[in-house]
Amino acid sequence: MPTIREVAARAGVSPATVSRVMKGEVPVNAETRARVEAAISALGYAPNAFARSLASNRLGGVGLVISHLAGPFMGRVMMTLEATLRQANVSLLVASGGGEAEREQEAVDFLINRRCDGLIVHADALADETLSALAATTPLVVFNRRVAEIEAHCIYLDNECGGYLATRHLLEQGHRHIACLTGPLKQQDAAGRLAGYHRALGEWGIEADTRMIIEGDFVEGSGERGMTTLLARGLPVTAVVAGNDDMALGAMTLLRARGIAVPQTLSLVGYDNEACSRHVVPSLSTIHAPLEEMAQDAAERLLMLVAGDALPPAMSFTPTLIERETVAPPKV
Amino acid sequence: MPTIREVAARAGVSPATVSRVMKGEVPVNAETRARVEAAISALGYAPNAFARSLASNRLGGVGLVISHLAGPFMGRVMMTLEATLRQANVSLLVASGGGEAEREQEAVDFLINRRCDGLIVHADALADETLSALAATTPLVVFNRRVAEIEAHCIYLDNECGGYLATRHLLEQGHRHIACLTGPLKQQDAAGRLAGYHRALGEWGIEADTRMIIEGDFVEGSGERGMTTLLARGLPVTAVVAGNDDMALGAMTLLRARGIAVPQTLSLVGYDNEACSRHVVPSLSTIHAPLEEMAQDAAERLLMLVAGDALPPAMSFTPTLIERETVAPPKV
DNA sequence: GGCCATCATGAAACCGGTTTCATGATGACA
DNA sequence: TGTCATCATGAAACCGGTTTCATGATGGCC
Repeated sequence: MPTIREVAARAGVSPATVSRVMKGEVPVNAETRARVEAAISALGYAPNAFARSLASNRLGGVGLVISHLAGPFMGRVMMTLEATLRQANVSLLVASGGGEAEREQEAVDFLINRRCDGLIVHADALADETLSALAATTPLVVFNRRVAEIEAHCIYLDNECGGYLATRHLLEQGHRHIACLTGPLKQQDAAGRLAGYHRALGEWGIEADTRMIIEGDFVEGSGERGMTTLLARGLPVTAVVAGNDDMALGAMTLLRARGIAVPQTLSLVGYDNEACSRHVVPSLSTIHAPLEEMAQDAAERLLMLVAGDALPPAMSFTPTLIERETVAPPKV
Repeated sequence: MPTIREVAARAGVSPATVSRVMKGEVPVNAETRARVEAAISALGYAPNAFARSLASNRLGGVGLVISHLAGPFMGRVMMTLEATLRQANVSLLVASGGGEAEREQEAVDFLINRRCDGLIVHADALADETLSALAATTPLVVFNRRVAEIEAHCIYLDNECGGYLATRHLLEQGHRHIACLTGPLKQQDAAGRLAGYHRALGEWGIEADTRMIIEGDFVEGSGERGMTTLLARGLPVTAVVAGNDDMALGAMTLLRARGIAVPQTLSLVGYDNEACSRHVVPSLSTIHAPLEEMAQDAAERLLMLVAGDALPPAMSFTPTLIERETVAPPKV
């Protein structure tokens, strides 16, 4: 593995000049540059990443903190992040936190200790203040979450809009008794979706019935349990908005077991447009998020921050409704 | 950010001693150690990762090369890898190759240039020789693939066994005309599954009919197309072994469209036990791989290699059959 | 008491880049 | 022709650890 000094010796220049040629920003005499470049390719020189990092105090890589690596859409997000970052010759370090605040903080510390140039954080459990404090010390982008004080650092979906779209779709089909199986309401995404549900009902002049709103945890089982609770209450529900596709799937499992026909007796809308939702029978109507665009924006914003550039204004991403087979007009 | 020299000054020792206390392997006088430790915690000292890497020529991190980050089970694999590695205080760098040999090679080079201490490679497109050559220069573990020359470096599923289990299950139910929708046969996993199919048929004294074997590419659409082709051939097929769950799902979609009842008219077995397979209707019988155990073994083997230890003998992981609703005895 | 092995420790070299500062060359301008 | 700005380049300091080698202290043994 040749060093910069060997290259310099071969080209008959000093290491400093080789360094200047490598980064290409400072002007170097054309003929000197050619000699150096020849030496570089002759020796197959590649700069030592450690030495470079030590001297410049930059890693050339960013960290990704993620709550649930095995979550339904992390693959799509990571794929785009990785591709965008690698194009900029920036590497991606991954640490996971499993949705517990303490372990997420550990993950952050782990990456900070590695001297990452910046951080992309996709964490449920960390507090808003922790994140905005972090943003003050490190280039930071927050994924799938909005923290007001650092809005331009946040890449998030307009969940209120998504909840609204789902509910409005059911209203337009004629439903008037619409229940809502939410995610954990201390999480912003779940709360936003519920707010959209309320707004849609409000626009139709319908007062929300709290007995029709059941909090779950975004996991399948809670969809099943929530639906059980809902049925037990004996309300005249004709449609359900689920917190996400997993919960919708859980609900569908229960409904099938109880012999309740979807969508004939009960309509259902999910959220997230997971791969699976297209395959279940009947296929699940749901809300789609432009994850790839969001991930690309996240990577680009982080690169700007790392470069010291100012961020463009904050922007939320808009979800869209995917109509499939779980929604039909209510029976009269 | 305090340096080792500041700690040394405060503790009244030399930087060398602080360094020795930090790694804890060389004996240090108990009282000196206590003083140094006090200084470390008083200053909140954390060693600079760059300097450490430069001096010791080790990154303290390993690279993961992955063909398809968004693939159906990468989440589960990465989760376990990350957790196991982080326990050893080793960070994880990720690069993806998208299933093209050239880009996978680029990903490998990218990580090698970052001076990773080792590499976990989960790549379809790279050649066996490339991998065994790489193993000679870098601590290397190959995931989900067997390369004979570096067998102990490989973590793989016994796909032949999986194919056998799927086929035998159908045979035991009384099926005698079993088709096979395979993945791309140049890939080892697809070829292994097909070999298991052949072995099971052989044990039952049935000669395989090449018209019943259709090659696809592990993606849903190829399941649909394969099934179309199969039906068009008008063979007396009563059951199908699919290359993976995605292909099985594609086949189910087509069968539903054609009004062919699963499992009454046609039985179906998938492979991979994706989250989705439990939710489709009827739920998909499939083959389960112990991915978490495999990932943990991969991480542990890599850590051994990095530490310079010898590897334990190679071991393949055994898949299991998950019986659900897509298999029934053939109609008489 | 003298000699040698053992042990803890410090001084300094080293890893391989980047960056600052000094220098010599070149050319413009009066 | 003399002076000063400009430019390309080199020397050397620097980043912050690790590691080698030397040294001084301690103690066991004859």
